[in-house]
Amino acid sequence: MGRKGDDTRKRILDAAQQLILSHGYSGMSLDQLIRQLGMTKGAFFHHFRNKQDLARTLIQRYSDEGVTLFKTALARAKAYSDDPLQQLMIVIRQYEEIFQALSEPYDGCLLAAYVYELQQFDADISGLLKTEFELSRDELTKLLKAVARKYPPLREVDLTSLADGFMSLFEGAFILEKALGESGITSQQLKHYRTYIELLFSRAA
Amino acid sequence: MGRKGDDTRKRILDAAQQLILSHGYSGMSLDQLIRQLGMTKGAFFHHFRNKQDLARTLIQRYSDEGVTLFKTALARAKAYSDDPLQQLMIVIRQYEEIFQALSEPYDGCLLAAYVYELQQFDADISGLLKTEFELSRDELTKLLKAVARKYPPLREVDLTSLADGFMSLFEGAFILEKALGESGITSQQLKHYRTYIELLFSRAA
DNA sequence: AGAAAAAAGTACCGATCGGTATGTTTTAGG
DNA sequence: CCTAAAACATACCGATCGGTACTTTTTTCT
Repeated sequence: MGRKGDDTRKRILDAAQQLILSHGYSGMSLDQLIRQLGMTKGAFFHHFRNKQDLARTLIQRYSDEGVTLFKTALARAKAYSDDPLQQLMIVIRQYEEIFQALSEPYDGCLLAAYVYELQQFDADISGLLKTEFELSRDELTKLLKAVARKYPPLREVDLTSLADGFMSLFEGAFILEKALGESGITSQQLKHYRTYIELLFSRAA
Repeated sequence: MGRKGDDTRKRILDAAQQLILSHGYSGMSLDQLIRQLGMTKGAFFHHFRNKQDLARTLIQRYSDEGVTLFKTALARAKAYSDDPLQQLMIVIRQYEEIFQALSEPYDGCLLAAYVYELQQFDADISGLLKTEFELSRDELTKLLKAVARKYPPLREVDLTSLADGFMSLFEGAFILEKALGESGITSQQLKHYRTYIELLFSRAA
């Protein structure tokens, strides 16, 4: 049932995400969206109650993908090593490889696109954004605490803000990639992050 | 001459910047802007040709402020020390203090707000954005090269991407502050950056 | 095959968008 | 004080916005 409809729904979501990342949420009009897809308003409003419903669905999807990506990366890392520091390194390296493979600037983070238009959204969307960042922060902090337990850091650092640094890294690098029209910035920043971790938790002589 | 007009112009710019940072460029309507200011379209269009003209003026102003801030910070640092590493540290610390003093999340970076709506702007605005980032990148890289010349880094690092990391830091931290509704994230990330520099360029035993 | 439901099309609406034309008030300078 | 320009107000415009009501087509399931 509804196979055709699911396809259309996905096509709408994909196109909308692209448009939002290049024009912003307010900058993307539904007319423009359906014109680009070669469909009509009837089709769109059959799948989504309104524009905010589309926005909410997109955020949910994007967040889920991000969580899945992290979880599989972490699972793979745990398969390779029992050492938390090694696990962290492997996780970072996997992200590095993903972004190194891209030949064009990354489209950007959908959450970031929303954040700079926060006032356009109702409380449950902004709450979703917040929750999403908090979730990632907690996951990362957990891993970093395990690392710090085994490898006392050379300098006294706050582990939660170190986790924030990992998320912040992506957001910042994406903006630079878009503004400069360069790819590879994200993977370079990831490498720096890896170096920082390495220096911070290295068993000094 | 034109004193009154200059005041109005500044009021428009200030209010517009606030609105753009919270609603996005497309999300800010001119009607809303002038209503909030208690003025009329006649006033607005006397000072700006159109919405893009306003956007362009805002970016120019914001960029100039950023450049000035960096230059004064660097000048002060040079007054305190001749050592490039110390200068860099002092510069970072000044930014730290600025953002530590804020009790609310930072409004955000105007350039970043534009970047996520790039397609809305014509070539000269997106060119302006790019140029601005390149300028900061070059300034920072110059300083970092001076540091690396005197203090060979413990790990082989690309200095340009290290400079990118400084800019990226702000952009990423701003997004986190906005999304989480927390202040202090930017200053925390700046501290991490300082620690990274410290570890990287420390004269190891 | 036929009915029910899902999917998509058509036509339209009020509100708001950025922008213009033109008139009135205020200010600066001789 | 008078005049010219700057500063601001009023009224309006076509286009586009998100959204609705209704109809037609297509798909699914018995």
